[in-house]
Amino acid sequence: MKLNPAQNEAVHYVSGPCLVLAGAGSGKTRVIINKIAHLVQKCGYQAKHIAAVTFTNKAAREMKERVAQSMGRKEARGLWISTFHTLGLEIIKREHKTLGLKAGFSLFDDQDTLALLKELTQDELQEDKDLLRALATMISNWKGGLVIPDHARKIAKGEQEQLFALLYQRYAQHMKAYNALDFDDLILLPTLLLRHNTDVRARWQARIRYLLVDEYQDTNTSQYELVKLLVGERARFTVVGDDDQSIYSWRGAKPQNLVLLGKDFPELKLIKLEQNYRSSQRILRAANILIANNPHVYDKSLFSELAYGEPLRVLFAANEEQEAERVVAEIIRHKFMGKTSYGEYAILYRGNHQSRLLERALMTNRIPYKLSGGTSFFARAEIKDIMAYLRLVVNPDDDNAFLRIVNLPKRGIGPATLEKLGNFANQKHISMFEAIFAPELNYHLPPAAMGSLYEFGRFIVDTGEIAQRGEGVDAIKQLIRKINYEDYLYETSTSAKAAEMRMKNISELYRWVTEMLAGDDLDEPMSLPEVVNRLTLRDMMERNNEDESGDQVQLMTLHASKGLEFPYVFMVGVEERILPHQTSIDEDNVDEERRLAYVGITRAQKELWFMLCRERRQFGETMRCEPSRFLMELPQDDLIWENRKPQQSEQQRMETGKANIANLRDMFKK
DNA sequence: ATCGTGCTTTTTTTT
DNA sequence: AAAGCACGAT
Repeated sequence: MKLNPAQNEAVHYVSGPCLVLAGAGSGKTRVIINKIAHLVQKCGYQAKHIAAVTFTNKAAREMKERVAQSMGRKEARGLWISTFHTLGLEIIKREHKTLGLKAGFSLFDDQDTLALLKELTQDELQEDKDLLRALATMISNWKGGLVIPDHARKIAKGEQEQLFALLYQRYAQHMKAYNALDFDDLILLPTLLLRHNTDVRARWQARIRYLLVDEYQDTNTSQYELVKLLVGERARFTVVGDDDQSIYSWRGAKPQNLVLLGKDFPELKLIKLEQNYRSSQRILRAANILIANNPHVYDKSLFSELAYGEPLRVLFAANEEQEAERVVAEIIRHKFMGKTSYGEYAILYRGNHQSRLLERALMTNRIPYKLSGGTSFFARAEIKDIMAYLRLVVNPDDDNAFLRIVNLPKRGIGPATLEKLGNFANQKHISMFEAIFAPELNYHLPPAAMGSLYEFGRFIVDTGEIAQRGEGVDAIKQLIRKINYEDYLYETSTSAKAAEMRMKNISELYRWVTEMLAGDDLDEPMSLPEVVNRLTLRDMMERNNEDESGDQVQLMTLHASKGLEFPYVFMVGVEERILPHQTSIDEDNVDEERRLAYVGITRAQKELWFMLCRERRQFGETMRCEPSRFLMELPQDDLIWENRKPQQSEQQRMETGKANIANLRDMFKK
């Protein structure tokens, strides 16, 4: 397909800083991909001098694949296409010495972070969950705003912020001692390093000579700073963004960065992509009219030349269960009528918890579905166990990992031993693992405890040596075998079936590790430490699962749907308190929710349904639901509201609903 | 190995 | 108020 004039201009403008305002469905990914190819094939850039950053692993993966397809695997080799966080990790890895980090540092995910904060603040916060979360958010905001602990202590206002700043400092010290980093550090550290160290800055500016940033409206302060430092005076970059799709301000994203860009780079070239190639005119009109209620940084008017299309439908259900069944019934009906396939449907919702009822409805009707996102896999105990082992092997200073698995499975290292070991380590300012090998330790512990500890220590060291020899696969295989993890699972699980499930998860993890160690046509082989960190970044969820049949209904949050498109879209729970979420109503931040609705609507290519309930159970109480205000803001002549009168009894509605599904399934089978 | 009882948690979005 | 969970009884 040919590029339109605006796209063409965006691709070919390479002589200076370039901002592409890309409306939903305007082909911005195509522009990025074509531009990368153009830079390599026509402008003499080497692949290794071009970097493209996105925000999600999914997007990075997709971009990598499409670039490789369009310009050939060989030429695409060496391109830096990753998320911001992965790029940051890469920089830190190569500069770890300058940063004062030992190789093989650990990466903490937010669960680890929260657990550590809990430990560190027992006296001050008494394990108050809300406060703890508030603290974690505060620290994250500080880091995202390039505020280091010293600075935080100066600017903190009020008693609580003062306390938080103090705890931030304590947290930073402990992370340092553990040789550990959190997600925010992956941006913060490279930014500070590049800002203060001219040599390093020059080196990276030479390495990355052209930078492309996708979803630029999602950058926070430190990410934007990193961009500026990387592009330097030369300012060879393209950023692509859309302020109407800014839905991450809650985690510090600053859509104002779009404006700042114009101030920081007065010669900035502004290009608008306004033709939408995705949605029917009706869907696009609805989206435009909805988003017109929001303030805008840059004006743009999206248009489509596709068919006018079907009206948007608003369907009611009595409660959330029937809502789920209703969606399923509609999908079955629609698929039968239109000879479509399951893979063309997506169900989008506001919160992850909403997926449960939908999953159940899909499952009972034997409809294949795929649930995207959801952190569940890495939250599983068995995964965290093995990850802790790997982390300790890679970084023996990781006390968190150490404590999790030192006595798992049981090897006779109890709380008393650990307390003494901990005290000793503290006193010597060394990690607990290191303490095991300290000669004076035997004055503090009985020989039996010493023996178990030493044996454990040896085992970890040995495994590390195997891994270092480059036999990472052997290392992990032996590890799982030697700790008798399978036996442990069978002993501790409530049923054999549960143990089997867990072991299956371990196999999945093992598969990922081995694949990442080996590399493939898109990714270079990685070392074990690298693999462990990448896994923590969830940087593999989107690897092609071979058991992925493809023809499945897609389930995901509205947030996760950004950047994707589907022929037929159901948005569920389009109600006050859910789609403008209650907290954003309270905080008077409905604009962002409107953008979220906008993102949802603009995912649809052909048809779109809004689902809502008349009542919904919440915290045990049954609440009446109001249709979302966003529905009222849409052009009503493009909307068909299902008659909400039919006053059948609850029972009747259920029966007919189920009968309908059964009938449709029969029809479909023939 | 399966079932039942009682206790806890749940509703924002993610790297 | 229900669903999920851990744990104990069978």
